[in-house]
Amino acid sequence: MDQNILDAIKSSPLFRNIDDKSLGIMLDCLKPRMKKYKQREIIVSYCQLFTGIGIIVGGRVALTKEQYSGNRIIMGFLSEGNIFGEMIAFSDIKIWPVTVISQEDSIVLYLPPDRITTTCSNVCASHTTLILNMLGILSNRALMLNRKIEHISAKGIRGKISSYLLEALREGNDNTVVIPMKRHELADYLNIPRPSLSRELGLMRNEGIIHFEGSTITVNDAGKLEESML
Amino acid sequence: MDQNILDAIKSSPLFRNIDDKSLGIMLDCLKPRMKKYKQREIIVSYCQLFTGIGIIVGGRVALTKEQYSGNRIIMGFLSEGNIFGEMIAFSDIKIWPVTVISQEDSIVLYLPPDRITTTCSNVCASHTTLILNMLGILSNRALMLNRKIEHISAKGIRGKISSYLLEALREGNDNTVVIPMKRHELADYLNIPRPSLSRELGLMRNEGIIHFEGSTITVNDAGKLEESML
DNA sequence: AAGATTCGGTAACATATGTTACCATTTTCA
DNA sequence: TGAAAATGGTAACATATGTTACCGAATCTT
Repeated sequence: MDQNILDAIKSSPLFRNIDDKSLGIMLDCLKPRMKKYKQREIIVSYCQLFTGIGIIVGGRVALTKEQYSGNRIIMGFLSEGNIFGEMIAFSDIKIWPVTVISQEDSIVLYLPPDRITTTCSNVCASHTTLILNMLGILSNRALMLNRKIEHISAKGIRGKISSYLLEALREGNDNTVVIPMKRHELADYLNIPRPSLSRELGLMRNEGIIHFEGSTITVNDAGKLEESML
Repeated sequence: MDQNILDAIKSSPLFRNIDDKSLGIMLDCLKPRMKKYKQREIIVSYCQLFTGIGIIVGGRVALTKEQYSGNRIIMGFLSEGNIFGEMIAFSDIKIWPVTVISQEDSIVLYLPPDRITTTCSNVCASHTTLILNMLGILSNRALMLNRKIEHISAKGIRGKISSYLLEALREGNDNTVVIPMKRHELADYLNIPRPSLSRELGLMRNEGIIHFEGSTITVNDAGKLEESML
């Protein structure tokens, strides 16, 4: 296996606290299947049968729900080291709840579903660590969904934008937010039409609350953002 | 410990596949703290420090986000055997992402956070089963959030109602849905104002798509519901 | 049983937001 | 390099939806 790919695997929170030797045994035991995807290629489709936990070992993918032509919901993005499909692996519904689509040329490593659920008897002692790591990942994923619900549930366009920006500010250490998506993607993420997003951003800029250039938004008055959530 | 409470604990998916004897040892090891709540009492508050995983052993509670006076988001309801706080237990953010409020007189059993994360060494062999059960619960919780996102992201009031009803229909086996909440709660769940919900339900009834009496909704034309999602 | 509160439907009205269209830049790629 | 596509801002317009208020019926409370 390629060294780059091995590095990506090691960087994944799924294999945290697992030493190189154990990892080797483990990968032998899990028999992952590797697949490459071109930009914009669909990796897995909403409502299709579960194919296994995917580990992104290269590139970047988007989690979406293509409800119908024109209404796309963006759940989030994943990059190197992140995984998807962990929810389905341990639930009884074996159907993909999202469409995963590659944003750039990407490489995905699939772990067969059955090998993960069953504690593979004796061979790999680190399986317990793997499971504990999985607990952490699942928890964080659930919290991520929770936050998304907060954003899209905020009242009014400005409320949604504010909710999003305030969280992004909390993560950074200055009053600048670099949006990791295009405008129409942010709009889809917040579940509002793109022109409405642009309009409101423009208004907020005119009111001196924010300043933006490209995907960099500077927040001048975080207090006003808080207010628009009330 | 009360027999009723013990029964409730046994019914919880958290202790599935754990025999009575192991359960006894386990409860001894986990040292749960029991607390009773009156109707409408707040059990845990949004943004407060995590206090441990809660198991509902009596009554019924609601998961909400009181964003501010007037805009309440309802995430869902939990009854006997269900648990809450499992997301926070294994993530690094130790803050409650929701407000839990008792809908009727309820009893909650708290498992101290530290005892769960650390595999309590030797004593309880069933700890692994507990962890695996937790994986299942977390996955299902994440899928639940996923579905909620689908509902509130659907376009228009009718879209949201349709999304909700269609899922409820899938769970039942006839064309009748008994909504397990009051109107204003359903409105909060779908993130729309109550009068808007009533108005749209009325329109849908006039168009012959549904029929309702109290909290029982009969779907006459599921096809129309599908259509209103397009 | 009477009073208070909750519940849920309805209507009127104002407006926030969806929709569509157009345009100027930038990026892509053949 | 030049045509095509993507990107993102703006404006005009129609309407779906939020808001408020009111009312009758059901339910709770004392």
